[in-house]
Amino acid sequence: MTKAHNGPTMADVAREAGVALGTVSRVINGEQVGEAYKTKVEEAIQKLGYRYNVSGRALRTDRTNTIAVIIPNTINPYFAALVHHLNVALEKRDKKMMLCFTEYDRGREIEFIHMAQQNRVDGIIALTYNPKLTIPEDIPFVTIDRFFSSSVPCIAADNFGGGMIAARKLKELGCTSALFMRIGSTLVNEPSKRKDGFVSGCVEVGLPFETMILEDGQPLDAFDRFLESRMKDGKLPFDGLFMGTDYQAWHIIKTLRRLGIRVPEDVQVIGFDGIRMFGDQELIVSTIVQPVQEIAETCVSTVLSKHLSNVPSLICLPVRYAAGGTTKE
Amino acid sequence: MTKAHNGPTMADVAREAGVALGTVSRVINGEQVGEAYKTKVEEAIQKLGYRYNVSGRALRTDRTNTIAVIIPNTINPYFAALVHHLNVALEKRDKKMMLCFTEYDRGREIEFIHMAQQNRVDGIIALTYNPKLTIPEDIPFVTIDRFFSSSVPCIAADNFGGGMIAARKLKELGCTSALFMRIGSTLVNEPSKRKDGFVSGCVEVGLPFETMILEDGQPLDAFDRFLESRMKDGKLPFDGLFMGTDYQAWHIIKTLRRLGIRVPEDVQVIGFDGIRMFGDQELIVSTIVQPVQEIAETCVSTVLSKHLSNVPSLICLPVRYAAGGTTKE
DNA sequence: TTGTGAACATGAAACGTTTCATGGAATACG
DNA sequence: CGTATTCCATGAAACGTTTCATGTTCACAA
Repeated sequence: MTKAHNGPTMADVAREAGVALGTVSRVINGEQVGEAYKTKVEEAIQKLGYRYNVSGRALRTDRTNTIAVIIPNTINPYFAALVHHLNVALEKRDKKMMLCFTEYDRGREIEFIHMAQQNRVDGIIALTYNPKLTIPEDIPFVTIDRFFSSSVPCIAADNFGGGMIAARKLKELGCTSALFMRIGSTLVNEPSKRKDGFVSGCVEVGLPFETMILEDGQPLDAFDRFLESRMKDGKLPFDGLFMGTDYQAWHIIKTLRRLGIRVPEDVQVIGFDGIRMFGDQELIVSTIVQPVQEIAETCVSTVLSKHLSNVPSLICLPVRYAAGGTTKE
Repeated sequence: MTKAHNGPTMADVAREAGVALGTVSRVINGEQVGEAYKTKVEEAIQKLGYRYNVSGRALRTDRTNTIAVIIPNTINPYFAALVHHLNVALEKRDKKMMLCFTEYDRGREIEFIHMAQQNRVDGIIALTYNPKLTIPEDIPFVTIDRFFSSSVPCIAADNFGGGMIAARKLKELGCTSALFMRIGSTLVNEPSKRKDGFVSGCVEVGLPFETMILEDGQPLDAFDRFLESRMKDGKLPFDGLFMGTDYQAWHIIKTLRRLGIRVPEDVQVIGFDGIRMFGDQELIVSTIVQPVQEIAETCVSTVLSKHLSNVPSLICLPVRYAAGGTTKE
């Protein structure tokens, strides 16, 4: 099946305008062109209904003005916000975004990197879950929340600091015993520092604590069974709960209520991420808010920076606590 | 600045393998090739670390295996779900998705269509808010929820039917008077039929009703002022409320509670869309659930179908009611 | 008048694929 | 053994841009 190419090309425009091909190119790219030529070309473009062809340029220049963004999905509002702000930051710089959803599938993560290479993207921003991921060296690569090597810049929230803030907050609110729970790999994973920060914070303020970490991929209801096993006389042996993410916090609050525990009266809960319903309503839980916009902006400016080698290999951005009704102020 | 093209090409692979260029192409595309040649080529690819270049093909074939998806954003979970399912449906067919966020900006909607044309996408799926949008004729175009002309297929939920279901449900639950409120254009807008269906349903079951429709772009708190104006002695003159979207329902429930009205005890509320937190938790409000996955699947199969002209110009997919705690069963 | 530069248009050669008309070798058939 | 037929590899010509080395024109100074 031969595809009949149709539509006028730059050559047609040039012929119509009575100028050289290169002149048309320079008009289109806004380069220095004599006024008379410029108008002739523009008229010809109008008349013929010429439409620029991106593939031609991409082939010739080997650049696409496109950045690949690799992310699990857009179902989790935190990811949705991230994608949103990445898109804003890229658009501001006249870059296009090629979006790849991995659904947490490691094979797909690798596949998408190949695809990005085949498309000759100008850079990759990735939030992945494969600790052994091979990062291509010949293309600017930036990760979110994952540290691979000092030659691959990683942008993350200050997870450690966030953990500390949560501990201090629980103490301040009068908690006498705390629990931290989280699902997530402890490998290349910056967010795993939430625990370290929380532990430090608890030690600092003298708050007794325990922690429970599950490996990536475990179902949420593993939390439920743990909670049930800790119940005694309809009570839990802690009154402060710090969860690894807002998603997990949201889940656990429903579990607590199902078990007859009141939130925040019996147990105060803090999450992590700063998820808002519809992006503009109140927080769904009290939480450590990630600076999503700054993270996105930093990812973009880093991946586009000319000299990736001069960039820090880990950039941590400040977080803050915000009340969302699951802690009693 | 001349870009130094680097990396091996098909020609290099051909030379290395001692075969013709065309043969390499056929190996890569999985066409009929003699076994001996095939292995020679594959070895050469391995050895050279050859990487396919998508731009070359796009230029030559004038096709990109890419479908543009134009949508306001990914912040509203309904859109997020749509994008998710569109991506699944496209990936199933080995198509790529080029995602464009308009943020409800009409200029951007037009701009993105241009961009899609310049990228020679194989089709466009769009959920837009510009009633005067000019649809390109030379490229398969499918809309979600917007009817432009009989030559542009529109995929939508059965909005009319959904309205009827809502009316019947409120009646069934014992409501004696109902209100429908919605923000959204009444022009090319399929969702505006939610009102028509609701009206029909109320007439059918003998439920007194009133409606209040605001034009696109109005702020949500216009609803609040309306409600306040209808309050008398701390009570509202209706006990059933059907909202145009879950987003609007979510907002209004907070307003009602702020006004001292209990939901669902005093007023039963039903929304439209079927939004779930994190895509997998319970519904945020009682609602008419849109068949997002079917909508996405239908969009994709329609836009890719060879003969768009044989396709119906409006495809309505069935909805269903689902309880989410804001109606008292 | 001639010489010098600046400014800018020209023409052709890439870029990395796909595709198509040729043609050669092998197989099948009479 | 001769002829048809099938199967595949080959080589070259596109596809629509950008870019670069050459030309051309024009203005101005000497």
